[in-house]
Amino acid sequence: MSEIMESNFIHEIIDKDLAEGKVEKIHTRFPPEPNGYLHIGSAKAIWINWGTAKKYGGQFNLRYDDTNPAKEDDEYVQAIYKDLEWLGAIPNGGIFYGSDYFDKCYEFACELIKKGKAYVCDLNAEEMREYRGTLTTPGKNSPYRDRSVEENLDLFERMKNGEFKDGEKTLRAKIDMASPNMNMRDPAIYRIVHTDHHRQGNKWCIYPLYDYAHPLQDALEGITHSLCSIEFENHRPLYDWVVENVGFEMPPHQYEFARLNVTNTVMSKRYLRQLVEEGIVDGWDDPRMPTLCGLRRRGYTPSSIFEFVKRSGVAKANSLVDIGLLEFCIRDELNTTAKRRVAVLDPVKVVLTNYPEDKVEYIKLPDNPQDPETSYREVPISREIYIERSDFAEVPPPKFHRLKPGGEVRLMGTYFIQYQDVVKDENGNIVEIHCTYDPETFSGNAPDGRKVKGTIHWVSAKFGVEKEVRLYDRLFTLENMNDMPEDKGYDDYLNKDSVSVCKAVCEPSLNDATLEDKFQFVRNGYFQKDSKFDDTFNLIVNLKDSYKPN
RNA sequence: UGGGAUAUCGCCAAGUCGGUAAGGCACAGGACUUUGACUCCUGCAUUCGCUGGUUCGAGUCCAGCUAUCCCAGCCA
Repeated sequence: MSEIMESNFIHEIIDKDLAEGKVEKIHTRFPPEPNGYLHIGSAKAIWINWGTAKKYGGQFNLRYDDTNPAKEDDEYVQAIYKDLEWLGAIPNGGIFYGSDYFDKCYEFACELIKKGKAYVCDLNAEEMREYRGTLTTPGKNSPYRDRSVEENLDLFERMKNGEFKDGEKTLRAKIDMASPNMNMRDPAIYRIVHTDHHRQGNKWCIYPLYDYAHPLQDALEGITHSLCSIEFENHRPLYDWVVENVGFEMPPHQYEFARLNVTNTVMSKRYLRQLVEEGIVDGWDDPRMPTLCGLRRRGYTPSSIFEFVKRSGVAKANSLVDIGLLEFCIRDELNTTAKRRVAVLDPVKVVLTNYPEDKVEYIKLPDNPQDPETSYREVPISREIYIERSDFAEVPPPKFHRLKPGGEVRLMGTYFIQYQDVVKDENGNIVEIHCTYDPETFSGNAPDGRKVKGTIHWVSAKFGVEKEVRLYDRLFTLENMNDMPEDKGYDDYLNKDSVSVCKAVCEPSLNDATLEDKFQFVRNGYFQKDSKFDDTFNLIVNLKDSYKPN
């Protein structure tokens, strides 16, 4: 977990700024709009902003970018903080709300008007679109562009006072209607919205737009490096225009990085919300969701998520990262931290025919085989046990090292067992397998020195406890979800079998599991208790059976 | 047909002043194995979107192409 890059192009920029004395302290921010839950893509933005501040011993702010009252809600504000806290990305610079700057934004807007840099425009939405021109043809000036400062000031105040209806007027920055950058063609910076704000109530009926509010928020908070995703690259000239024309001595600067895309994963909040609202998933925290709370419920740790983000890299090129990398990160971490517990997902009974009926022995199994001395638990074994159905093959494929007719395998942590015969029902299904055990092999070594090729896991039929285990597969079958046609929706790509439930037989010590515990129960599958259902466990990484014939 | 950005192995991604292609994931062999996991070896780009040019030498410089992404919300 250490060969990953600890540096990226943003750090190089900062190193340079520091070296040239442009800045002394690094100050970053994470500015989510509270209109949905944070997801793995947000984790990248968090990692870059929080991680950068941390690396340079600087400050990191959380700022709710809540300038659009129609879309935002307090539910999301709470959820976002919870996720950030869980990740450990503590905003040591403070928690702010874009809406807290509404007064400042208003004052600055008046200043811009006085400087002749902004004007009130009466064009409606359709007209404004027509005047804006197209990508290849320049726009033309609004007929209201040359109103006097006095008139603009008066109109803007009346906008604020609620004298106009939604959409009737806007305040626009006076820049250049012929700019090849559409964002510079006199962008609207204030609009009229008679909707209550989740924090400001009905105090305002005019709201600043992102392109105007965001740079101001950054500047007001003393942000030095405003790190955002690449689609805002085209907005940077406007960002700079705002901080320059409002006039800040130490203006913040914006730098962009590529968004995170992950195979078989939808990142758009709109679609995620749709999944929740249509009941396709349990909620935002469904373990199949790419949301941070979903990943958490599935069993991912904050460190594994950040590790994934780090390994994915920070660059500007579009990328689609294989979800297998995320799975690798959690497996890699849990391999050293997870306790081992045995659970048989698809049980078939094995009777040890020469094992005394009432005998019970306790097998010491280490919590972590890499560190067998530190901690262990004692697991009971008795005459009847369950093993995984897939660990027996009546007609074994080549190189099959598990239980088979004529074969001998070791029960994990204890005896060798020898195949005897099999009992089937009238349909030919295996009901139970009879084996004999070799009492001389309790320690795992045979006195005659013979070896077995396979070791299989088991649970005592008498002492095992039944638990529900949910295996979560990928929700979508399409590798690149960006290829999903906008109008078609996700239905065609939904994995109908993304969740399967099995009644697993588990070793009794699993009754003591807590929500925080992570377990590996066989080969490379990891699971943890579901925070919503006390007797349910969720599989973190799907079992990959590493036996491959041939 | 405008502007901006990006193009290095299946997926990510390093590549300083031009000096002869890091690393990770995945994959394939092999060793080990009281989890067919883990671990450990080994292999995996004569080639850097394409075409020219400069140079003793170019992924790195120049020119011209091509492809992909973003921008025409009073969303963020």
